[in-house]
Amino acid sequence: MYADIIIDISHEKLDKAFQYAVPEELKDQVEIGSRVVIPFGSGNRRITGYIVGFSESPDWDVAKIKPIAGLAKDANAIEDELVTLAAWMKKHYGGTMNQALKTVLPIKKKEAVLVKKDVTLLLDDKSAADVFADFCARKNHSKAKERLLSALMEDHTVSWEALTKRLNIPATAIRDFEKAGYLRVTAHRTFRKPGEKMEGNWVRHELNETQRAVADRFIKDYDVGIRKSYLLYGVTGSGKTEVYLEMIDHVLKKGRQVIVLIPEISLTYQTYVRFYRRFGDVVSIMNSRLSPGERFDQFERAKKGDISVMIGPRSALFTPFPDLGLIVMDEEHDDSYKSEQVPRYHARETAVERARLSRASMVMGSATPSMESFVRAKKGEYELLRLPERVEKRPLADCEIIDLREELRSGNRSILSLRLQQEMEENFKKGQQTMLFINRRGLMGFVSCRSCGEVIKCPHCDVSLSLHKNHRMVCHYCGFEMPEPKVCPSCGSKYIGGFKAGTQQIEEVVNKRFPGIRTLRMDADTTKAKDGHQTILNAFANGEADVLIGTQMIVKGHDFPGVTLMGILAADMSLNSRDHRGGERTFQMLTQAAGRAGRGNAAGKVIIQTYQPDNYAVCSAAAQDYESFFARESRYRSLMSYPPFSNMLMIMITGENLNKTEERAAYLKELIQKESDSSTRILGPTDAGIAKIKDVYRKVIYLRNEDYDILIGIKDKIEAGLLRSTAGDGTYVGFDFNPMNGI
DNA sequence: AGCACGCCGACT
DNA sequence: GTCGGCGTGCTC
Repeated sequence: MYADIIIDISHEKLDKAFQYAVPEELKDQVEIGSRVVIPFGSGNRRITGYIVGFSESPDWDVAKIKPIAGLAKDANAIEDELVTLAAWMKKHYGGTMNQALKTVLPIKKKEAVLVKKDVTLLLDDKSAADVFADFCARKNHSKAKERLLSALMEDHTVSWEALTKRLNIPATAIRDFEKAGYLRVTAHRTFRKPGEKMEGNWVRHELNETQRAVADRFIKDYDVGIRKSYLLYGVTGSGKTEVYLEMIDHVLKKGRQVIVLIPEISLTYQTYVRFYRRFGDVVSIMNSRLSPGERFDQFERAKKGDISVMIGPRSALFTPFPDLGLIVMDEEHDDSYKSEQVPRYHARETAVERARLSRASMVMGSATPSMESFVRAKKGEYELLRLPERVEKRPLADCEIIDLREELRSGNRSILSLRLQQEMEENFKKGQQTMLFINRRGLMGFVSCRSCGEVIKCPHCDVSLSLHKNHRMVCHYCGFEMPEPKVCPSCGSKYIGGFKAGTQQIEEVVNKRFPGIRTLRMDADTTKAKDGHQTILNAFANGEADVLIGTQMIVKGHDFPGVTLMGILAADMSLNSRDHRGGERTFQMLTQAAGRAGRGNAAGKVIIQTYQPDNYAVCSAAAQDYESFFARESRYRSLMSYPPFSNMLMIMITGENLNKTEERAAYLKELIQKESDSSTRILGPTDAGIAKIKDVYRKVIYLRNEDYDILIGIKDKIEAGLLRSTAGDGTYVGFDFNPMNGI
């Protein structure tokens, strides 16, 4: 038996698996993820590595393969735990163990200088010149040392990196000079702290009765050693963060550490401020803007115990805290918790696993829990905790649904309904702020009738068809195709087509309709600049504008007490996305948007404009009734056996050669049919939502089965089969379990 | 990263 | 020849 082993010193050249023989006596003791000692290089120096896979036959010159020396005994508990987590991720989400390890363990990139070394000249100018002259005069030319010396004469202190990398001076030359007393090498650790010190103190918010009860419930469990997962379902504005703070405080007092996960787009900074004011220096943040080096430093500080609370997006989940006590996942329904890169892991499931491995608890919170989590809570896998009321018993905003079909019939073709215009007018008069939210998700692709609201759907799949460039409508679930209709098949109106409206157009309309009103626009264009987000949000919070117009980004978690009117311009856009999650997305988005209004003392008003006023996702959101939405959506999902009532595995086959890609897909389907029984439903192969990207063709096969493990089994078999048959036909196969966008 | 190997000029 | 020092390439 042979094992593929990766070495824990990550240097580009070593960043691959090496094959070693497994000695007979170790066979029963090693598994994927084991830390082993191996002889490496010509000197057979002992280094440690991780086993990432096994094979029966060698892929390498047998004569060169060395045996594993033994198990690494100085087991590093945190690292082992993370490697175990990586193995779990590889099993559950596919990809290679190498890819899994890379997402879990921070890699020292070359910029990641944990220890910065400087080289300082100890000689004065004169003696340095003497030594230099001496070297030049010497017959055995020491070019490297000459270079070193002249560099140091110019600048008395030069960084180690500049010398070894730029001037190509071998470390031995520097060491020689150090011994001779010509120079000194100083090492200093530089831990950059991304979050600077914060002004202001924490103001204790006394928890109200329900908040207290929820926090106490957790604390009581924690004290008697119960570790499990909780789903905190609290309406918008119910003060979930205060509850988290209370729970975290308790865990910190027990001497354990906490990871706080937040969605990618939401502002790390605002969350950080709140946490810093309460817990001080032990709080640190992690975000995508940090360089690999800074990220590495963050993790080192966590390991050393300098920090105990790490806030960040899904990657913060892998913070190597030695004694993790709690993972908090805010806005657990958010799509950004699903990774788009291999391994395509979901941070929620992965966090539950990490919590299990670390003997920690997990708290996930949302005003609109995901179907997955709520189903689990109902089954008792997660304990459901509720915050049914807003703090200070503020009422939820009053929601009104406007039927856009009626508007068109009565001759108003503006993107702003008459009712909304009226409310805006009144709101401006009162000097209060308005937000206009355009839901751009799913904007592209589907075709709807502006007269009756009919959306062109697949006759077999209950998902809307996507408009392709060749004017054909295609179903991405079953491959059904039809030409793009010229008139509405339902009412015969010619007002049919893709919906087009951007934030710029809306701003123009508002400026024209309400001259003198100050508008601010927040979208991909206006936030491109550094801190663009924060600048716009601050300006709006300071009352520098009356209207904020924007996409998804304006509704996530921001607190503007001055906003009393929220206009949702096209509520049903996301209903018609190509997959089964359209209703859920719409409900979440509308509820979150509605939750933005009336957070201050004045009551809020929400206008929801839609072509589908009867749709249950729209109605439930307007009524702010999660439970009724959940009931309807559950029925639909279980009827269609969509997740969470079944599991899906998307297999994507990509390749530059269309024929080869199609052949590969057909071959895979055959293989799957052979390997699976009737419990697995197979759809495809069909074009992916985007059939070609950068000249690479994309085909997909969908599998559905209630049993996740059966899908894993199929994935494993395909992976095993792949290894035997690929031999470079230029195609690549990837897996995505319960994909987020079904394309 | 660390180590060996091969190359090169200088000295005995 | 052989020795010290530099640059390169490989590590299962």
